[in-house]
Amino acid sequence: MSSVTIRDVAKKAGVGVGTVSRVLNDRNAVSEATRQKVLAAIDALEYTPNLAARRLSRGKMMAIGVIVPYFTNPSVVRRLQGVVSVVTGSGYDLVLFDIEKVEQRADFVRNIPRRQLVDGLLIVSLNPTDEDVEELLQANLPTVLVDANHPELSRVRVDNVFGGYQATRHLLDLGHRRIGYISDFLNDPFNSPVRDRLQGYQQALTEAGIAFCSDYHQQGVHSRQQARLMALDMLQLPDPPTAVFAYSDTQAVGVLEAARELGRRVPQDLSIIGFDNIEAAEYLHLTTVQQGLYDSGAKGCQLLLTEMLDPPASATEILLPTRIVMRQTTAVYDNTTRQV
Amino acid sequence: MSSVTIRDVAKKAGVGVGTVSRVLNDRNAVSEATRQKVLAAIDALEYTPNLAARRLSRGKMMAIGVIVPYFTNPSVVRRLQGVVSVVTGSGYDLVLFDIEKVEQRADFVRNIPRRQLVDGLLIVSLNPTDEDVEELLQANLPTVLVDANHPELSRVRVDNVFGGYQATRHLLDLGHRRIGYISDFLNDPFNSPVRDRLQGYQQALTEAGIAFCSDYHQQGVHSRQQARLMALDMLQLPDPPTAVFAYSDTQAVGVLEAARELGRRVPQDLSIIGFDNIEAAEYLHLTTVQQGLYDSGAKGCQLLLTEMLDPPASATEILLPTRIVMRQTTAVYDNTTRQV
DNA sequence: TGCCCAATTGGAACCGGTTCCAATTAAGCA
DNA sequence: TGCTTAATTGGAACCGGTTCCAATTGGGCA
Repeated sequence: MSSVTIRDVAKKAGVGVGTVSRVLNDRNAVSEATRQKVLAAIDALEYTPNLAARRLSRGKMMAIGVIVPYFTNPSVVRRLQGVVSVVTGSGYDLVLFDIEKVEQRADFVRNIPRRQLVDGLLIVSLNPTDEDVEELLQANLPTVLVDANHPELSRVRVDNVFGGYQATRHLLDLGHRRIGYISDFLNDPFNSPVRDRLQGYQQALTEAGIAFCSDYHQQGVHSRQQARLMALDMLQLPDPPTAVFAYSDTQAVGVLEAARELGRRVPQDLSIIGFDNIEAAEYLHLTTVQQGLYDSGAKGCQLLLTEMLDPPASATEILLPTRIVMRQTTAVYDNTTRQV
Repeated sequence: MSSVTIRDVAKKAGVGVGTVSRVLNDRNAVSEATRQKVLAAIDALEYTPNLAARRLSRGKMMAIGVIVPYFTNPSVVRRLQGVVSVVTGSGYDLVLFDIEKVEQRADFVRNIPRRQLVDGLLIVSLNPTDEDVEELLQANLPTVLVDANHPELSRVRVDNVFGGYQATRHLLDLGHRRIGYISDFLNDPFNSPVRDRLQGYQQALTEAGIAFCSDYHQQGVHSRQQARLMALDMLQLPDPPTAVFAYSDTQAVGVLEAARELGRRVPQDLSIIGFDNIEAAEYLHLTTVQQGLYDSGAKGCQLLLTEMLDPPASATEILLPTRIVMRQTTAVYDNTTRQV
C-alpha cells in the first residue's frame, strides 16, 4: 500500500523529479554522484514506480495480448506455452483472452485495439475476417497470427496442404488404397487448416490414381468423443477404409478407441495417422505429422516483438516445416495377416 | 490511433468533462436529455476511454494476475482453464506469469504486488513462503491459493493426505501388500502435496499392519521419463511391488511404459494408480484419484473476485473432494495368474 | 410571488509518471 | 581570464481519465 511517489523520492534525494525519472529509465544524462543519491533514496523509501502512471504518460501498455480459441485443445495449449516462454523475460506482460464461443471472437478483435490495452496482439489458431484485419490495421496495432492465415498480417504457420499430402502419402506408400479422413467441420470460416489438409489428402489420392470417396470423409466438432463416433461409423461401412488420417492427434485418439471397440488391431488391421504430435501422441505410440506447436508460439511472439519495435512495410510469413513421425499405429497393408 | 479524449466528447456534446465521465460510469445523476447528447457525441467521435488513464485515476488495474509454475504440467493447465473460464466475462483481464525456475518465484511474488499491476492474485500449485505471504499481506493484495497451502491465505485445495490414503487403501483392498510410491522430490519446499500424499500412503500401510519399505519409494523430477526410469528400477528389485501408486497421472504413464518394457501385464501382473485424472487418464484407462482440477481454478477465481470486493476478516479454505476413478490399470492381487 | 432544497452540471484538482525546455554548472580552449 | 559549448539538472506541462466541490437550475410549497 506504499504510495510513495516519484516526488517523495525527489524530495528525499534533494533533486528534481525529472532527475529521478532519468535514473529510473537509464537515461545516461545523470552524473554518477546524483544517480547514487537517487538510488539511495529509492532504496530507503522502498519506492516502486506506479505502472498505470507510467503507462499513461508513456502511452505504452507494456503488455501483449494473446487471443486463444478453445483453450481446452492440447495443441493450442502447447502453442501458448511457446508464447509464454518468450514473453517471460521480455519485459512485457501477457494478457490472455480465451474464446469459447463464436460470438466472442468479433467482440474481442474489435474491442482489444480500441481499449488500448496491449501494445501488440497474437492471434492463435483463429483466422481473422477481412473486417477484423481492417480494424486491426486501422488501429495500428501490431499483430501476428500463429497457425492462422491472412495475406495482410504477419504470420507463423505450416503448409497444411502439404501436411495433409504427407500424411496421405505415407499411408499410400504403405500400400493402403482405402483411406479415410476424419476432420473438423469444413465450413468453419475460422479454421482453414481443416480444408487445406483435405486438399492435400485429395491431391495425394489423385496422384495415386484413386478417386475421392465421400464415404471416407467424415466431419464433426473437434473432440475425441465425436471422432470416435465418426470412426465407428466409417469402420462399419461395407467396404471400410484400411487406414485413417485424423485431422488432429486428439481425434486420432478417438479413432484408436473406436478401433479397439470394434476389435480391429492397430496397425495390423487398421493404420491410423494423426496430426500435431502432441505429447499424448508419444506415449500412445501414435504415428503423426509433427508440426512445431511450441515453436510456432515462440517464433510468433518473437516476430511480434520485433515488429513492435520497427513496423515492417509488409507482412512476413514464416512457414514451419512438417514431418512424419513414425510410431506404431501405421503399418504396411498386408491382406494375408488381416483379421477383417 | 484515435486519440479522441473525454474533453473532445465534452466539447462536442456541449457539456463538462465530469458529465461525460458520469455517463460513462452509469452514475445516475445525469438527466436523460444530457445523457442522450453525450452518447450521441461518443458515437459520432467513436470515442473509447483510455484504459491506462482510467486505471491511474481509479487506482484499480481491472486485472487479476495468475502465477503458474511449470506451465508444461497438464494438471496445471487444466486448473488454468478453470480460472480462464471465470475471468472471461468478469470484466477483469487475466495477466499470466509463468515460473519455470525456482529463482523466478521470489522475484514474481515480490514484484507483482509492488508494481501494482493487478488487483488480485491467484497462485497455482506453488506454496508461498512466510516471507512471500508477509509481503502480500503488507501490500494488501487480495490473494487466493489454488492447490497450495498457507494458513494466512484463502485457498482452494484438496486433502492430499486423504487422497494418498485413498489411493493406497484402494490397492490394499485389492489384496496388494507390496505397494510402491513414485513421486516428485520430497524436499521441494514449494510442493507440499508430495509429502502429504506420502503421509496418507504411510498411514494406510500402517493401518494395514504393513511396514514402510524405503525401497518402495522413489523420488525424482516430475516427468514421465523420470518416472519411467524410477519404475524400471523399482520393478526390477528382487522382491518388486505388485502395485504402484504414482504421485501424478503423468508419472503413472511413465510407470505404464516401464511395465510394458519389462513385459509386465497391467493390471494382471502390476496394478497402477495415478492422481489427478487428467484427460489422458481417460483414454489410457488409468485408474486414478480424481481431483477437480478445473473446478479448483474456477472456484479459486470466484473466491478471489469475492474477496476483492469485500476483504474477509480471515482466510477461507475450500476443500474439494477426491475420489477414486476405477478404470483398467488396477486389479485384485491374484498370485495364480501372475507371470512374474 | 418568494424561499428552500434537491437534482444536475461544470470544471479544477488530482492520480503518478515522462518529457521537454530553460537554467545552471562545469569543462575546454584561445 | 573570458567566452563557447556540452553536460546536468529542475520543474512545469502533459497523458486522459475520475472525483469532489461549488454553482446553477428547477420544482414544491407556504
